[in-house]
Amino acid sequence: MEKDGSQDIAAEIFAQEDPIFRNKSLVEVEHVPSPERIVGRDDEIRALSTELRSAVNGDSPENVILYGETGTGKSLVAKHVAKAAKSNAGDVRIGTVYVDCSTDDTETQAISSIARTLNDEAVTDIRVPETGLAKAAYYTRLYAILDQQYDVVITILDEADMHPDDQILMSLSRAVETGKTDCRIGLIAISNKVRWAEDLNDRVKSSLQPRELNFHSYDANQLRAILSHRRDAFREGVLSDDVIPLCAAYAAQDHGDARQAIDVLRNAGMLAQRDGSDVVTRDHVEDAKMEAEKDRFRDLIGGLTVQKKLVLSAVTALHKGTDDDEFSMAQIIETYTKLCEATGTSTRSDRRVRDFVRRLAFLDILELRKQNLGRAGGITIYARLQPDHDLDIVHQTAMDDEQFVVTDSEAENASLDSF
DNA sequence: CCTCCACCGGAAAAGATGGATC
DNA sequence: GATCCATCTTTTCCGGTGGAGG
Repeated sequence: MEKDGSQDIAAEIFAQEDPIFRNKSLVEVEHVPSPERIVGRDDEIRALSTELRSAVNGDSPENVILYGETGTGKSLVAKHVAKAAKSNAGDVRIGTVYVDCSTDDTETQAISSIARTLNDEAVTDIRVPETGLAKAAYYTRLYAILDQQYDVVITILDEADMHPDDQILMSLSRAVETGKTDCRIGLIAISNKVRWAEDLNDRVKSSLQPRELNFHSYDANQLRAILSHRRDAFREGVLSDDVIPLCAAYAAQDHGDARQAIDVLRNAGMLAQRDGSDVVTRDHVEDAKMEAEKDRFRDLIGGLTVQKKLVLSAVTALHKGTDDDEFSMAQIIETYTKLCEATGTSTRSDRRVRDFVRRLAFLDILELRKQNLGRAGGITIYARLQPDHDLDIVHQTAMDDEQFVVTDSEAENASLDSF
């Protein structure tokens, strides 16, 4: 390879004007639109602002639970309103924190994250390490920070249902009454499970006394408006007329997920770019939607641990090696054990494998059926691959890992021997 | 109708990991 | 370097389940 030549090629490509995108960041996931571009959520913004109103006077804001499907603007509205509260606060020192509970999915991690976001080390002279402290130590430091820096803090807990227990809600909502801090704390808990708010146990509910706010899904018109606001991401004339309505329609069919609509729009643009086309067409949108679904699934399987992949491989091997279309737990475990031997991987206990199978079912990769065989076998779980997944794709993806490679013949042997 | 088998799945304990602190 | 802490993974233990077979 000639160095000069390849450098020229690279330089040439970098120097080219992007034929499709003018400002791609507008269709990136993280992009937060400016307030006037938030579409169709006026009622929600008004309602949430009302609940938080007392914050700007230095009094306790109400605690609020926001729920609704993914991509209905819950986080967006929460962030927007919190920010607005802060900038309209006058002399009151308002702090705002945003915690993504799917990342910080334990109480300690969340508290640590909150403390580190709010902390200005120059002011408080308090250090907050990421991990390693006892839970109580994080709380102590957090309260010290609150007292020194803030009158009111608005805490947004996104994906709050990801926390196994709701201790964090309890602790934070009761911090003032138990005398831990003088700082007022307003919680905004966001969940996309409607039932979550109902399931909150009574103790939590009575100390939170939350207001509930339901975010309904976007309809096709609103989605179209949302996407239209972002069409500046593309160059003039690049989007043919039916592209935005089509993206909107796809997302509306699902459950009105704005994020999904934007993703499809972006990917359609990127596909057009790859084709060397200078317009985004209907076909690009359709391909983008297909790609998005496949990628999501490939990522899902690719992200599984070695052990889970082996269990999944066992199921796909059974599908390929036999005529049956569902398999008992005993069969799966036996095949799994053989695959482990073939690949030199250590096996896990049966109980553990049962967990893996259930986990795969939870991810909608496997489908389970429970049957009681009476004295002949007691309760037995039967599993099979979700019918709408392509067996070959799953099989190949599952058997390919840096840690091990299962050859087809090994898989076949393992599945055949299990009778 | 009643029993009883063998698997399921909850709970607790044990191990492993990674970081902070003194 | 020893000790503590939180969390994740895995194992061990065991009571519950519910229909086939008596």
